[in-house]
Amino acid sequence: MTVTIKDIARKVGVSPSTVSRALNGNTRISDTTTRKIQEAMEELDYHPNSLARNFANGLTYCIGLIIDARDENTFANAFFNRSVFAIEKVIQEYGYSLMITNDRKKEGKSTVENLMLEKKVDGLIMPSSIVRPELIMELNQAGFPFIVMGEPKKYKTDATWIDVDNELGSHMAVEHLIQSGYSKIALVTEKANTVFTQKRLAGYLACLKKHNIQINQDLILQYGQDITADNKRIEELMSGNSHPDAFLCGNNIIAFNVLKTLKNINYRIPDDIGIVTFDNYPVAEYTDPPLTAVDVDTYGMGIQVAKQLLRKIQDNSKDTNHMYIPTNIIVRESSMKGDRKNNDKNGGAS
Amino acid sequence: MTVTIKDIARKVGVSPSTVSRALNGNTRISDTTTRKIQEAMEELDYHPNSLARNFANGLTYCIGLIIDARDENTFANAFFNRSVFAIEKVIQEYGYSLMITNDRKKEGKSTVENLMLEKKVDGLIMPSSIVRPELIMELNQAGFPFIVMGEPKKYKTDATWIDVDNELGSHMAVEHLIQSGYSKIALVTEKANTVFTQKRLAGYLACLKKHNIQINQDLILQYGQDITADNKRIEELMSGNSHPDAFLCGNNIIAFNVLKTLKNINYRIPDDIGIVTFDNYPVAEYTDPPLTAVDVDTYGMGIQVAKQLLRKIQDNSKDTNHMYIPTNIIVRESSMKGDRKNNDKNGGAS
DNA sequence: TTGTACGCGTTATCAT
DNA sequence: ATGATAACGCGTACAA
Repeated sequence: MTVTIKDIARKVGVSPSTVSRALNGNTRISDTTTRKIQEAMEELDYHPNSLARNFANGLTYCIGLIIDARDENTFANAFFNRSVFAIEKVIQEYGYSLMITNDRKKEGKSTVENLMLEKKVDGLIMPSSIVRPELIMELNQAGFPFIVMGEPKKYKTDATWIDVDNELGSHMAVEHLIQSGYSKIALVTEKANTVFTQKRLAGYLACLKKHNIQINQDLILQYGQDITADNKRIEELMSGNSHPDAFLCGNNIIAFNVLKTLKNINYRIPDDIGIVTFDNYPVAEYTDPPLTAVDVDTYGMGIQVAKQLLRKIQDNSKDTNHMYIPTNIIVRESSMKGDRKNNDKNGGAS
Repeated sequence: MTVTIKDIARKVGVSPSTVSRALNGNTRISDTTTRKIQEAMEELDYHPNSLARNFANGLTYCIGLIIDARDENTFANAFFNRSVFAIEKVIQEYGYSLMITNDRKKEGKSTVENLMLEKKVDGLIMPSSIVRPELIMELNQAGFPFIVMGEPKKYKTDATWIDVDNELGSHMAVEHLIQSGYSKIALVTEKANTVFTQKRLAGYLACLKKHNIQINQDLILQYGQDITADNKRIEELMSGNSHPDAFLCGNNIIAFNVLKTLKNINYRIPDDIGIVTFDNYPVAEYTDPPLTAVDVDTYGMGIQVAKQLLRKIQDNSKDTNHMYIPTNIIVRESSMKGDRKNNDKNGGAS
């Protein structure tokens, strides 16, 4: 049989409510009975039944983390994962558990809606990619706490969101390239219609303008589905008159392909052409030469997300706000024009 | 106010138990009342309260997935993540949610123990790295369902576990290298005291023996903490008389370092030396040349893990068994001795 | 400080 | 096929 507070109460000779109070510590209980109760719990190996506790409280002590089913790579994305790690750590400290769910549709209602409606979680964290207007409205109307990871395209003021400061990151990268002696800088983005691409473009343009460098639309490219064709376009670009002397790439895979293409047509990196990539994963460190990367403290981002959500839950606050996580730049060989390379020694990173 | 089955019952003019039955569909309910109940639920926007339902059933409909806090890379490990993705998908189909927890100690009891004792999950999935005898005993004694991911070092018969077939993978890799014309094959492992390293060694030895190739202990190496020193050892090994003509590496990072070192001392890959690595992540595909890899269907592994656990839960079966997930080999340039290389075309993978 | 009584929403048992 | 009733374990007004 499972041991309940009644068993403890009977053994100690008090009422169940006293045991309950001793457990939660809200009310004052005499030291002696408290001690007796604790001893009895030890002896009978009592463990609170969270099923009953949650039911009585109407709380789940669970946070739902939604992942985007459409993005096969979400789970393989180290960026995302470090955040998850941080989120779990924080909420666990506050007595919450982390529930991870894919956003699937199920008989009309989506998984996310059911998480709220069926009281399976007390709060939600979700990627901006799944944010739909109806969902936001529904959550807000119910006063249900949630945080969006990534700046949403619309409804920016109807949700609290946290995102990487992509504009800053892009600005830093361009600044670094200019300081390193490059001037004709190309920007190679992923899909153009995302918020983060737009922000990166903005940072790129702003930094060029700051340095009075003329914008050349031919240097603003996009990598799409057909990698081979995209690489071909880089080749063609390089054969033109005003070809770039540096590339800022939207992610590691783009950067790797640009690097490979340039090497194939006998450009030397970084002496002829500089390369900087967004994100430090998965290959930035392992290409030849290693890639300078715009990095983000994704762990810190997770911490922020979790804390914001817990605050919302505990304060029952309905305000919305947003926050940008600053970027930093990890300088590696791919952008060190003219620097002496250390090919044989690469230890000693602090 | 929240809508309950009582509200539905009142509206339809039946008893709450009838509504409950209509919800769960165990018992026969007349078609007319069933329809009326469904209509009422639509109209009042009723949603079952899982808190109450779980309490009444004494079930959480949650599966706990434990991750190893000591391994900083667990969450960044694409291998692991693909499994998680699969697990979530399967259990979700069966009405379960996935709870992810780090294995921390908390006031004597570990997180894992509390998950069971406080009835927060109905079953557990955990990595072999956290398996301790006391834990296994405790779970078994309580008749609590759990699956271990990875072959445990001890207590193999006290738990149901699923692991990659590392011995097969190693055997396949060596076979492939031999078929490709290499004969002096080195094995570079990670930590030696793990089960998977031992299995890989066994597969390596068996395949050499099968081909009547003499074992050379000097060709069985280990990469540890000091990468620079390890690389140096490779250099020294290559300067010896009976140096290897191929390397089977325990993971991508080791393989990358071996590759880099060999290139530094002017060996050509794959013409002079062949390289095969375990795992296809994170960089196998992106090195120069791309690395042949021993790969595993981690997604399929997750499916198996989830199904096994659900079976245990539903059948309340206390039997233990184990299963090896077969490996396959992805052949890339790093082991294609003498083959014509396709440097400029790399599309067309089906 | 402690006890009594009740409620949380659902399911299961036992009737009818 | 359906209704009445109890029970799940805990928290909390209210009373003492």
